[in-house]
Amino acid sequence: MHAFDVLGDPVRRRILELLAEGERTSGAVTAAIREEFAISQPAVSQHLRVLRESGFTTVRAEGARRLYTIDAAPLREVDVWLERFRGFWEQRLDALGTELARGKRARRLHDGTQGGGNRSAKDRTAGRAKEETPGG
Amino acid sequence: MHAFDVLGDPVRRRILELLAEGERTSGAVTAAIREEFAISQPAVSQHLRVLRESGFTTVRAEGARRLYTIDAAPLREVDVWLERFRGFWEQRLDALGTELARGKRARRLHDGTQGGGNRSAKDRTAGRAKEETPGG
DNA sequence: GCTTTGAATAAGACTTGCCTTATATAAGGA
DNA sequence: TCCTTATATAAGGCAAGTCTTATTCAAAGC
Repeated sequence: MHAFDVLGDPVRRRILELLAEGERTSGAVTAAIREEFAISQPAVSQHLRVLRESGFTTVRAEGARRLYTIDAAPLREVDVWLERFRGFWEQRLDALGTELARGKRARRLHDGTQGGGNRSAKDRTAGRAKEETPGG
Repeated sequence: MHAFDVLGDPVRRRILELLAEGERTSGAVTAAIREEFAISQPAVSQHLRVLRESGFTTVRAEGARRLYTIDAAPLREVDVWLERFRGFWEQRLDALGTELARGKRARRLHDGTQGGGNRSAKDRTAGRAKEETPGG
């Protein structure tokens, strides 16, 4: 199962959010999930299995308990895939770094700087921009 | 359809990669995809529809042609969701920025600095670290 | 006007994923 | 030992997604 398929399920996304806060037992995860989604314990267990088998989590036993920990490797893959699109909403993050994209776009509307996507169809009539690749 | 569901399909991911390079006609996308996946024209068209209806692309007509352009908004949502996990593989990106996580992890193994995930089960016996949240 | 090209839609088969109930397995405690 | 708790697995039903072929619709070109 591909990382994106795994993340396609809202229950699994929620589980990962929980695990992002720290290691949790299967029981704790199940309890939290069941409050939000009203599904059975086996259903949660099956989601945990998917996460396990696709590498999003690792498990260790402590008595009868199973302690789930996040393993970020697949999430990182997703992040890597996303990288090629980031230029569409982020101006290149140079030395300084973290200016809000929202602010940047607003500024672009004044000075006309090309920063990536979100150009409306109309804009094309105004220039010879045929290709639209990010991070130019 | 949720953004992650849309990205769950490899054909759609490929289409987005193509569109990331610039606007493409439906025909151009179809040709490229059919070389890689061996599916029919309607199949590609249906994927384009999904991308359209879920906001990943916008279309404009030029004669009989349909020109597809990427709309990064949903990708950005995905990126935002991923943000909470980024601390697991990135040391906080301060002023300087882009040190490879690989290098950082290696260093951590020496000085014991807490930087996020990927701590092995054994490590737990060495300290009172009960919670494991990124970006601490 | 007719035919061809570009692209979308329709209908139906097939597959896959998710959930449920029932059950298994193993640890903990009386 | 027996019962309970913690968790996982099994089997089957149902829903949703993706593919295919057939068809529609609109623009282009002769």
